[in-house]
Amino acid sequence: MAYELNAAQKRAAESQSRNSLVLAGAGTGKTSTIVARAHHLINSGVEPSRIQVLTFTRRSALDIQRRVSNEASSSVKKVRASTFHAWCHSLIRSNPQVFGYREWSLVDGSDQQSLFALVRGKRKRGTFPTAKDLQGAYSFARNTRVSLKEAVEFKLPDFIDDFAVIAAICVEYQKRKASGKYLDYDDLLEIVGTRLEQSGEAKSAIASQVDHLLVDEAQDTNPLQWTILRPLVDSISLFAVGDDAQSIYGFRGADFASIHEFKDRVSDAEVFRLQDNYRSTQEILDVSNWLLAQSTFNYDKELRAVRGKGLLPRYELFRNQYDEAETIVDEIQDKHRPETNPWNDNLILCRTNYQARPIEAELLERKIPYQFIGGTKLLESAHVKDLLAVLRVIANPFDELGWARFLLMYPGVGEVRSSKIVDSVLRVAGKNDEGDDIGGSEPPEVASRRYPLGNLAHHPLMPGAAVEVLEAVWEVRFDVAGAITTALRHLEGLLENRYQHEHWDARKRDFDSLIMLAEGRSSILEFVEEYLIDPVHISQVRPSESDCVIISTIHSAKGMEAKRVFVTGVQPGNYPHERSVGRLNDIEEERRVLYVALTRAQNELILTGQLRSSLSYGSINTEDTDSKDQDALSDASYANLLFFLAELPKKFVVRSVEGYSRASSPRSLGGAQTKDAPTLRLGPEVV
DNA sequence: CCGGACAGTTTTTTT
DNA sequence: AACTGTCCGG
Repeated sequence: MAYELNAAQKRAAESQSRNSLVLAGAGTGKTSTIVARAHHLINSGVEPSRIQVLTFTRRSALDIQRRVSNEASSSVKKVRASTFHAWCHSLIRSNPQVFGYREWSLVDGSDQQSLFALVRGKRKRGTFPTAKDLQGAYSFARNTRVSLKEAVEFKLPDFIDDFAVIAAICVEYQKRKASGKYLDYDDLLEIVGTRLEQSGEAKSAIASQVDHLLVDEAQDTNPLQWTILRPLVDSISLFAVGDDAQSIYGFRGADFASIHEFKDRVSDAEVFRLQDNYRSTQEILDVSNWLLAQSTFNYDKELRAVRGKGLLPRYELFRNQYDEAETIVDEIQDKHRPETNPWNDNLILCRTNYQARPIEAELLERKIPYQFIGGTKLLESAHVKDLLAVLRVIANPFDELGWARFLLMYPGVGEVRSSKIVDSVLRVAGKNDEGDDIGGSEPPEVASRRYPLGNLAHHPLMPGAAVEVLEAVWEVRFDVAGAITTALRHLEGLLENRYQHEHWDARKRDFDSLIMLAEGRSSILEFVEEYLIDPVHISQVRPSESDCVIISTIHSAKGMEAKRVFVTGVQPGNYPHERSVGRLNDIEEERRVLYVALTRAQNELILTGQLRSSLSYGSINTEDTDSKDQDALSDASYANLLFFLAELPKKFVVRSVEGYSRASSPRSLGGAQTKDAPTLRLGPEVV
């Protein structure tokens, strides 16, 4: 945004108070104010390296870093912006003696899930929480700092009778986590928080590096993150920016009301408010304001557009997701002009990752460059995980999950045989490692030197080929790209066989990307960790043009903006998501999700949805309710819970149904039957 | 015990 | 598309 700070922004950015809270609505210049604050501090003599910006998503970290770097003065570039997790990660890695963790591997969510699955055993689905549920409840307990019991009551009320078993599984999970020398994402925060509570040493270690913390999206700070911030407040000055109406991370333990407690937690904080919206036209804000006003909660927000009037938002309904995708891409393609209407004027927002698929397919087919934020990450894809399993066990011989993944690739090795081998491997590794607990004092290389290769080869069940790979990769372990190449050379046949019917060519290209990324790296652990903390998306790795259409989940889109924004899947069952129905707080969070989506748009806002969805669209809007189970829906306010826009006044949007026909490009992904009707019906019969 | 084949289900959101 | 559950032959 190229505008000067307004008076309110300037006051906040130049605050003389030790601690400040800036309450800033959507589009009121939150990020600009943070960047300006950094600028102001530097101009007042603060070392840039002593300013740390903390964000929630990597996207905003990147965004702030980018905007800071655009500043003319090179000193500003030394300001660091990272996520809470990335910051804690670097603290733990760079101060092993303070935090007490030396040898460990970071594991991502899917590894956590696999470990839970292992511990959970073969209980039937439906009779016991899934591995994912267990991980969710466990993580929720840690992030909100409530007991496991409370978390299970809240997240898995149906399984509260099984609490004793669930608790035992979580204990076992922690045990396995310790013996695998794993730290999960929550550990990163918890270790820093716990050390800060326990010892002044941690506090002074951090204070010796940082004087100013600038916290973005403070409404999403969860209790675990507060355990990090709170002890620091007396030695570090805190500048927090947030908006309660944009709190959408409740599932991760954030409480949107907590921003109101900021003054209690940080008693001397000065509060600033930013209300003028510079991003959008008034019509876009009208819909957004209406949405919030419908809530039973009082957000007390009424965004005003400094820019004034513009186009009326559109709301278009289609027969299915393919028509929806096709029409969106049609419009993007039609309006594209390299100089004046670049691809990146377009932002397509989806509620969930998988809802982006048809759009991705359509863009791919027409060879329109795009970037999918929040899509599958390279290191999360199955084939990459398979290949990296070799490197994982080289870097950390205690890595149970890595061993299992590696061994299962071999024909003839299944669950039973793999776990037999893993058991004895871990025993051998443990013997070589006696007395060297996590937090021991030896540097990581020592453990590497003891890698129990000799014993492995003698295991009767170990496939001979597996030993060969390990030995070959072991030789080149300090050249990560070389290690991956070596592993691939040995395993390509196996992988090709396994994935031959599942886009093998695309997967093969991912390996090339991976090797490219690893070029010049000398530490496997560092390489893997860097990309777990700051992952590269598959669509990013390909030599992508800088100008491209952006697809994003709404959660990943916080802080983003674009001239033209499409919000997809705007239909009952999605907003609010059907899984949240029944829990008022969750529904309210869903409202805020939609609010965040709407307020991304600068000039054009297009809402799209499908007529057919799991919840019948008509039953909500038509007066003649036909089925008996609709009794509960007769109440208008309940209908509103099922679809936020059910009662959207007509004046706010231009509506159309079934899209519009286009003379050109009669292509369809969804089958031939979808494109014959050139109907454009504007009217009151829908919505 | 392993793996292939098949059918059915199931997808919130992020670090 | 990926994961689960089940059955069966080697």
